[in-house]
Amino acid sequence: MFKIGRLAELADCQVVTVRFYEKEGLLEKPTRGDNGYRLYGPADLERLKFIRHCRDHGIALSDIKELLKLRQTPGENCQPVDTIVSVLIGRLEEQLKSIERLRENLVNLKGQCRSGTIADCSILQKLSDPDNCSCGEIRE
Amino acid sequence: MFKIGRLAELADCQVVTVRFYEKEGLLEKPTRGDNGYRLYGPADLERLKFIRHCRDHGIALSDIKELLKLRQTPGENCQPVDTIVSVLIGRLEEQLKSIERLRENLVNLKGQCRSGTIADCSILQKLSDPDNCSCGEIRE
DNA sequence: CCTTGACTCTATATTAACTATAGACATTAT
DNA sequence: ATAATGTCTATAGTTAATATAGAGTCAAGG
Repeated sequence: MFKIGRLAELADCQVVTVRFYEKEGLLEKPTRGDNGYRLYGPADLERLKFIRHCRDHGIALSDIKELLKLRQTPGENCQPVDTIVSVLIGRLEEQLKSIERLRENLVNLKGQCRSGTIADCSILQKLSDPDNCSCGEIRE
Repeated sequence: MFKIGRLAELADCQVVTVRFYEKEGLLEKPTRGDNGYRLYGPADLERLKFIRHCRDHGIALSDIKELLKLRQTPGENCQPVDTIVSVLIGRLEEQLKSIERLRENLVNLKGQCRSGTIADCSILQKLSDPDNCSCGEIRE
């Protein structure tokens, strides 16, 4: 049994984050000592590590909640897990596309700047005049 | 002179967003009609369009504020504009790297799933056991 | 025994960029 | 006249935490 500081340390996250996960229902309410301090065991650590590792993969807390629920039915088919991951991959690929487009637009904008005065700055001009901006198809 | 609904329509954004920008100090407080309604002119529209177009490029409101300030000193050198854009491009490239890594990790995870039971699910297993996960160098 | 520092507790506010909601008043259309 | 739409203010919610305030607890050193 260890206290919250030790748990956080072992899972490589912050104390406040542990309390936050508890409030959000991702971690179970732990037993408390006589002093009111939270007391955790190995199972809590494993669960917290799972959550943190999911977060490292960009999995949202709501999805992690789903995964935690699924873990409690070991006999069931794991298709839903696969689905969650697939959806996630799809979302990441969309983000990639959008960020790449943004980057290209900005590089474009920057390439045209002649480093003169604000009045002549082609970056500001293009930003001011969407219709004449080479960014093309961002807004529909 | 037109009302907020028309302004929003012309700038292709929502009415609430216009009021939000005003509260945040990005749009000036407009004159008001006898009924208390906000009244806007062409300059307000141009400013709003500038803001929206910057947002389309992923420029943060705080940076947009900077750009708006710079626009008011047309005689100054436009170097700061260039700097803002450069920093932005750098940030986007970092995001790209991180998202690409996440995507690869997830694709990896998914590729190993044999679609059996939850108990055997290799996705959940890897997520539960950071040390054995093929994701490698995400956490330091 | 007392104090200092480190740890824990709760509750609330902040971040970014909006979106949503509620309740009231004004305008426009039928 | 009435109904639908537009506008007003103020407040809360979104994500995943982080920061802050104020109070109680614990272990070690003087």
